[in-house]
Amino acid sequence: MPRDPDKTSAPKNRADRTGPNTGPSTGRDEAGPEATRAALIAAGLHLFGHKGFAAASTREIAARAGANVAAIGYHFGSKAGLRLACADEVARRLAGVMARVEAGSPPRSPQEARQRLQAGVRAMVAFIAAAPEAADLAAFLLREMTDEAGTLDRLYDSVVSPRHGELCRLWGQATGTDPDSEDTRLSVFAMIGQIIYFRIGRPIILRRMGWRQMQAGPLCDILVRHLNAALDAATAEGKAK
Amino acid sequence: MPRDPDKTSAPKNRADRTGPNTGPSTGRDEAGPEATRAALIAAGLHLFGHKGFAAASTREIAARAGANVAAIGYHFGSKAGLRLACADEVARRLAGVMARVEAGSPPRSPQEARQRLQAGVRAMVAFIAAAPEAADLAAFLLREMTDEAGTLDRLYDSVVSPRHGELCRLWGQATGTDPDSEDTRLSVFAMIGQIIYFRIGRPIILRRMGWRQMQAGPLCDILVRHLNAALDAATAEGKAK
DNA sequence: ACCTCTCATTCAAACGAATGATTAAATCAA
DNA sequence: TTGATTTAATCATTCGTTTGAATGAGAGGT
Repeated sequence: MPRDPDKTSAPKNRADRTGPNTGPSTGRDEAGPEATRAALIAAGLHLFGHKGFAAASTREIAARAGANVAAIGYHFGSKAGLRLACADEVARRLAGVMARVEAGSPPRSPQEARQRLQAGVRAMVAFIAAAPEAADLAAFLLREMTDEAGTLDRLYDSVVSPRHGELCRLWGQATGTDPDSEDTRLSVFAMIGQIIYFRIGRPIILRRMGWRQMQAGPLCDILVRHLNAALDAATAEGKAK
Repeated sequence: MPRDPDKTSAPKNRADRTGPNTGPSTGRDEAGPEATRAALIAAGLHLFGHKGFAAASTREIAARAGANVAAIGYHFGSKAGLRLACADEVARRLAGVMARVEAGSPPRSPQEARQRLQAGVRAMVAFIAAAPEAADLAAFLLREMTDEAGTLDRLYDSVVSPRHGELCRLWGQATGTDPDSEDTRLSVFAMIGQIIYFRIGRPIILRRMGWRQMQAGPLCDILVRHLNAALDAATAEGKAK
């Protein structure tokens, strides 16, 4: 039973398990081992993302999850095992974010591909810069990106590679250039970098802009404008060749 | 004396001080207290930047610097004190990187301002993405950016604020828009983000591009093209208002 | 209904190792 | 000698992990 008094009721700790167990055999939710697992992953995502893997202690994670320290070893083997589980959770939840962009039949015209890309930028901005529920996911993902010894391999295969590949396809169709060319792949990375930086540099940007929190509106306007400008430039460059 | 056998001879530890001391009273270099300070800062920059502040232990830092653990406390008070000294070193060395962009009289035409910005992009790409000597500086700076409890305040005042302000001035002059407008400040952040991402996402990008190391040439081409396209778009947007 | 057994889960407590920091002695040029 | 600097050794603390005992719910026998 948790007795830590100082805690913002942010992600709401594990459900009170004093009441009667409604049925652990039914499946996975409510209070029970699965709830502990989920709470530990949520706490791990938050603390790993917020302070980094090394700086987040197992005791702090367990306290935030309302669980015992030994639960980490029991459910995930070790702290590193929890990290892997967090990475898988990120990949799982992130698979749906770009659904709007990748969904449906392939675009039939450059204009349609461009609209898909614009929708993708808007979705990513909303997810990465603003969405409060996704803040922990984004923070964790970006932490792991800089840590070669971490879960990078797994995240690369499950998140980076497929998303980047799809964006390159759209970019190539919108500009009439080769989706696999070096230029296209770099351009897409640059576009993504523009967006991601607003999460990484968040404290700096908020200070410099005089904001209390990220404003998705102005961000979308600027980034879509840059996207269109870059697409035009790439189209012209492609024709010049 | 360090006895750690496994160490790539990367930044070459402090100079061998077995020989006669040539003269510590002369000033600051050679072997002596200043050399220890410098070696500790260099080791701190590398390890803080590479593994993060929490994950880098004082013993590892001292070993890499060829110094005793107690030297950190003696010269900097504490591990956090060394971190601050590293931040100041970054600010000091970074002040010269953008010299080419900010040097000389203010540009007298939009075209000249644009050329300054292009030169700035090239300098930043060379520094951030490629320069091996500056790898530790860039890694440290970007680590601290994500750590609100770190040296962010100091780095904001000494690095971010002045550089970003100067870039906004140039952007405003190149596009004929207000340098202090929200649009301009966000656009400059987006441009910087494009560049910085190639350092942050370095492991991912190298893998996806099939590179062994960053290629400054293609990066410059893409980023300058994006810069020009964004400047054109901002100019048009400014006139439309 | 009652008891017992079984198994999965949670718990407080403790483990050894590593951490940041500190000490007092040793070192060395002036 | 003097004062600054470096050193090995040790400090208390915190770390990730492990342990063995509680806890509680279902199964099966009586």
